[in-house]
Amino acid sequence: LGNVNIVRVAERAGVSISTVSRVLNDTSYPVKPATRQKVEQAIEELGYRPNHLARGLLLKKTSTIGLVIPDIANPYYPGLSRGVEDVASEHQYNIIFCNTDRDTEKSKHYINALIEKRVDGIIIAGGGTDFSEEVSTFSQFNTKIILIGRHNLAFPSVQVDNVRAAHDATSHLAELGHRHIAFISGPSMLTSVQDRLAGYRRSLAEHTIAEDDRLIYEGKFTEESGYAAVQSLFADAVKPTAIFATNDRLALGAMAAAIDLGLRVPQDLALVGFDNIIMASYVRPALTTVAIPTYEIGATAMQLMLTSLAGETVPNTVHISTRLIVRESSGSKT
Amino acid sequence: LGNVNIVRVAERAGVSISTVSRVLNDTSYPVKPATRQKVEQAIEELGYRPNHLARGLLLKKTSTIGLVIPDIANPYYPGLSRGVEDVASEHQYNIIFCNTDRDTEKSKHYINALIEKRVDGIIIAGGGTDFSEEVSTFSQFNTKIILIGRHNLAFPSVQVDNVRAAHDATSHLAELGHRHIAFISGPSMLTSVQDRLAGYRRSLAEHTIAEDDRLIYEGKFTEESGYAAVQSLFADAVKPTAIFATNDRLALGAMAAAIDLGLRVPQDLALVGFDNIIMASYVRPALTTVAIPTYEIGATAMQLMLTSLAGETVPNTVHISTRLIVRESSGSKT
DNA sequence: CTGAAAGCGCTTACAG
DNA sequence: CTGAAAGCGCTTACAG
Repeated sequence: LGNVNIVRVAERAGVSISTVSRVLNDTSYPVKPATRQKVEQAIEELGYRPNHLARGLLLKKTSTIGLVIPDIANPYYPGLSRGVEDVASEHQYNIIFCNTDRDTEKSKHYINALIEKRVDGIIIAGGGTDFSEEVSTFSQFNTKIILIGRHNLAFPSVQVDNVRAAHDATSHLAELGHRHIAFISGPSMLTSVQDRLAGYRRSLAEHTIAEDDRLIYEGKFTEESGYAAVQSLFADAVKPTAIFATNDRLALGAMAAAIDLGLRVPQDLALVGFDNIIMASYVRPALTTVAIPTYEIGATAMQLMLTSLAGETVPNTVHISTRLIVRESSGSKT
Repeated sequence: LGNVNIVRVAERAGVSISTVSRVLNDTSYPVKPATRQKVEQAIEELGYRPNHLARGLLLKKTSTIGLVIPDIANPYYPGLSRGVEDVASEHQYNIIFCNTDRDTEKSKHYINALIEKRVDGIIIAGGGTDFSEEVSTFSQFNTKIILIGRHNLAFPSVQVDNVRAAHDATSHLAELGHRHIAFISGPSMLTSVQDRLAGYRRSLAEHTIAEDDRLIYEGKFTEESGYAAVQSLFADAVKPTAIFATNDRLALGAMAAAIDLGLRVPQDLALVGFDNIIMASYVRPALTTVAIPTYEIGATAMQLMLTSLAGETVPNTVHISTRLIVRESSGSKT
């Protein structure tokens, strides 16, 4: 009733709603300058803002993208989310973010909500959930999908070369002379963990170091698990002289445990982490780690999304390379 | 054309769209069980999903909330965002998140997009931007606003009692015998910084410690600034024996600088931070700090939003209390 | 250069 | 218990 809509603007400007729409969308469609000015003035005076819902209903485009992640509070995701959001924002897209905790129920619930809100696309990060049932829904609604990390779905993805990254990290320790290199990780159901374990093994093989299951510890991706891992490893007969941790939180927890056990890092225990969270450079000794460019991953995923939305061909997989950042905790002479 | 909409479902089930709508919205409106079942079957077979845009256009409700923050990559915001999103999700709301970098241009751009998308409400966190021009827009579009932190706007807000938190942190140091307590902070244009400075001063006064401007250092909320602060303070004639840092990143940067200068923490320099980011408990010495319950702040803000959306009275200000977490860096005997 | 009309996909009084 | 109709606020052929 009292709502300001395109009809009100048209009335005030003394033109039709078609003309208002043309001024609004600022296309190349010809509008007489005087008319345009009348319309602009009416818009200004009424404080009119076009209703994007009505527009979206007609055009079948919401300029909104869903971002499905395990947990924004996990240090890996703020940077990634920021990368997605920055690129989206540059192109007039907004991001709805969803925290699944890798829970299948929650994930399906979010996907459903995003479909009903008719997002133009969904970026899915972090494995652990099976979306194969939703694939037909995505195609039915023409929802573009971009994946981050390894999934068992046939959509374009942005991936880190985890095998190579873990290989390089392990080799760094082997080349410093270590023969008892432990591997501590989050849940082995995650493909990233599987890949890092493969890289670790390949490196051991290359350095003719025998594998030892007692040096492999699986927990969660938390400081607590890293702490527990060191306690467990050093309670065993075969003690490691070095640890490759599959994320920095594990490595930092491990470092805390080592110090509490009276072990010197890196002299008694060398440590390499993974992720290069900001704290890695501020702990003492500073943590040697694998840098994952999370912002770049997010930004790249959103770039692929834009490509897909433009109807262009999207590369199947884009690999983002990691970098080993050597600091004090690995005991390198550098 | 080929799109599955409510008309297709009605055709297939042999009923009117009114009936389909009633089944869909599952109200208390009576529908004969047999009819309901036919409709549900048609929905299932067609893979129908209601179009939330059309619904929103009619009901003037999008079940979407905007969250405007400075930067999700800043450690303060992931927890807060998660709190907002969890409560939102429980009530079938989704969150669009926007990173402003405290930039006025960007902020206005986001607010505009959110208004055009007709979000039901906007939660604005982090000061530094003036939204007074937008106030009339918010009321025109009936957009509910909830603020986090101190702003100069007349909307309900969730706030941390920064004065008291800083007072308690400073007093902790004073009571350990320190008389040269430095205050290092982010930009003093921020109300949170102003409040923490006020709390620091009040505590000094209570302990009859004279203020000394040379012990006050203003920088950014970064590790780099904390590092630089210690270098600067110790290059001066009046050296502090303790530092109260207005966030943990500053404190951790300060700790790194202290170690690099050969100072022992806490024996030569006691440190108290603010925020209790997860790393505070894993550095050695572990950092004494003020815990801000960021998740609770976000969750509370979203609760207030729900109250506001329900048309109920919203309290003007909800204070969230902080807690001093005493660890090793302050040198407490505890 | 401008306008009348159809239609995007829903919900909800109103009538039966 | 069910249906026909109006309307939410836009865009875009189509006609002039």
